[in-house]
Amino acid sequence: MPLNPSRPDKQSLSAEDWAEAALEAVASGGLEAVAVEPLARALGVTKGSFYWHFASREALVRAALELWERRETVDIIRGVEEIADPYEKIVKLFKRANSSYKAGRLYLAMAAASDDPQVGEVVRRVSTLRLTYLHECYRALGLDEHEAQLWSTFAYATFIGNQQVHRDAPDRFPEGASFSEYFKLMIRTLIPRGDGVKARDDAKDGDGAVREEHPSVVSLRSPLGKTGSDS
Amino acid sequence: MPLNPSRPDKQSLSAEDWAEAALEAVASGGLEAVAVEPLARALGVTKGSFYWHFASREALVRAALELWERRETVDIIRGVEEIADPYEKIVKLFKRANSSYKAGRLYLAMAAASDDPQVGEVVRRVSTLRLTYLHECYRALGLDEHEAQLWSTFAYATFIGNQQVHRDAPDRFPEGASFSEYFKLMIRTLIPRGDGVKARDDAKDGDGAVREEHPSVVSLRSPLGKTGSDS
DNA sequence: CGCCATCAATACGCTGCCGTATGGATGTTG
DNA sequence: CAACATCCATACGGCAGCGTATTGATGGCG
Repeated sequence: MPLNPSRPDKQSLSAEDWAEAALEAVASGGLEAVAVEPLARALGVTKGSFYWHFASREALVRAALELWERRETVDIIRGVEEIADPYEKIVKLFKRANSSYKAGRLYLAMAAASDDPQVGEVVRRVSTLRLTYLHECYRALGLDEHEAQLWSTFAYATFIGNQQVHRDAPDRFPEGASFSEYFKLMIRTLIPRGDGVKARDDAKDGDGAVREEHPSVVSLRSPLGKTGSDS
Repeated sequence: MPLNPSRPDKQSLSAEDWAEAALEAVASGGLEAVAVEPLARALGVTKGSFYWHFASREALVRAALELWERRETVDIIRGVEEIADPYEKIVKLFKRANSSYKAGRLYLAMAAASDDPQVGEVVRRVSTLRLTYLHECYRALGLDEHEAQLWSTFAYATFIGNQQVHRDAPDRFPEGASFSEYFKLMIRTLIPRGDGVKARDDAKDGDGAVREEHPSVVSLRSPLGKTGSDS
């Protein structure tokens, strides 16, 4: 009786299944939660399975990090690559950052484990990539190198801080209509449109505030076979 | 020769010494680093000592949390209690938030361990307290309840995000002269002062003691000496 | 001095996780 | 069917940390 928790039949696990489970574990219990035997129990198998796919726990962590970095790297531009207007692009980035609570938790958990050199390296790369991308968006807004540096850092700090506040003081984090206002305030404040940028009014807000905890978060379909077993 | 690492002679440990060491461990290695035997080694003793002061590891964690919460609670108003001008007060708060890197790391580590219900509870209280205090500062600026809510959350998210960025992408975080500019930009942006934002010109009359006299943070001034020894 | 409290060392058993060894079950292929 | 590959179960040894029990050293105090 394999006792398969929420895994609609699949008599064989792949290495990526393990990596996926590891990411799940990180998100909900930190890096320390990536333990072979507990994970095996959660997947309804024993470690005999694990050590067939991986040489060690460290190898699993490495695989999970790789998976995570790939997804983060792709997700940075996901859904904004076709937006020409830099202003709208940044807005979209913000919108997404505030909608994926789960991805936020995962990032925070990874960042918290930066003491591990293996993890720290990837976290630095991911953070740097995000900052670089934002930087370019602000450059496209018309800011010079230096100003773009300041503003992009500012903006990034704010939305990473939002995830933190959302987690650490959920009662105090604006919800519903209040969040819409909060969101607009941030947009209005964090995207300069003075000097070289045409004025813009917040009248046309296409699809309204997206927020509201999409259950389905990111979970892209990875290029290597194995279409998601996720919902 | 007890082999006492960096503890200028003191042949006897107190419970608070252990709690202090625990906080140190959390800051540099996360909550998991609060382990009895490693801590004992670091303190140059054996666990025989520990279990005289504490009943269990959990008790140590509890003590450390208590110590931390007390300090955080005091530190919120430390150095700003005599500043009358709310604008300068917020500036000072920001300044301090960006200067104490070590305290920032400790907070992030604690927040990362919020899965532990014991920790999560304290983290929520600390975060809420900070937000509440900031909220009042913004109210004192002349903002109404709702606006103060938005701005204080915004500001808090930003400076907690700064700590995160500073840790996760140290190369990208402004330093030196660049930081001064960055800091000024944040101040200018996050503290509405008439320019660009309403509510600041509405100094209708003195006092401003409107209703809403809810239990304020300022009322706490706990009587525990022992000033922190952070750098 | 003798008594007791304080603080710490040592030794022990227990648990949880890591990694290995080995064999079993199923499927595929010649 | 035989041979092999794939995936997993079981059993084992090892280690690190938790908690307990017991003894030892030191210092104040009658």
